[in-house]
Amino acid sequence: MTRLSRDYFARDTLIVARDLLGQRLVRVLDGARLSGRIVEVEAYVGEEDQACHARFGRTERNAPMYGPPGHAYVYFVYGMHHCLNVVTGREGYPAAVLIRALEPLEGIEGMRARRGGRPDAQLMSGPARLCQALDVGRQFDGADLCAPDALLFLEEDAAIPADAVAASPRVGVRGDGVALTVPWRLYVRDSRYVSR
DNA sequence: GGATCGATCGGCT
DNA sequence: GCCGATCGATCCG
Repeated sequence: MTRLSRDYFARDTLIVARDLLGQRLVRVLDGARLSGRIVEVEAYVGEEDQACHARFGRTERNAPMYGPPGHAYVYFVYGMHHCLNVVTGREGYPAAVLIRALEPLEGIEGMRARRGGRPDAQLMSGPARLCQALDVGRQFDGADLCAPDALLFLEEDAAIPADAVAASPRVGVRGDGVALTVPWRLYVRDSRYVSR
């Protein structure tokens, strides 16, 4: 299975976000593969995007978003949850795609154990849920997802046709302005594995 | 099914 | 000190 390359992530963030739908996120844990098909993402683009963590400029926390594409930006929120982003675009410009939901493919037994026996449709139907199911935490913040020995990476899988892709405003974004309404949440329309 | 609310803590405006 | 790119429990209908 072909891995997605650095050049893939170096493209425009919205193009990458749309193309990531249908591709496979793989986590190697204790030598075994856990994976899922990406069915929901959100784009966060630049310091002008009032919903982006980089809206107040570069800090130690959001530094990975300013780094080279193809790296992970994992952050901790609400005192208990982790969320996974893939850094996109050119180095020096802060942008990333938040992975919001996955359809379980490989390693489902382990996911069920880490998710407290919830229904399979809810194993990874949310940004914090998928991090819990795949055991992704701060240890991956800044990690290179394109390295040959990466324990977290992306593989090429089935592309999603245009008529199966839907868009909506981003979830959980506060404040006002265009950041609240711009349709940068992209998802597979008929998937039962999307969030909410 | 939908609405509301508490948990819990690191980073920052 | 304040608040968040969330989740899950609980309450109501």
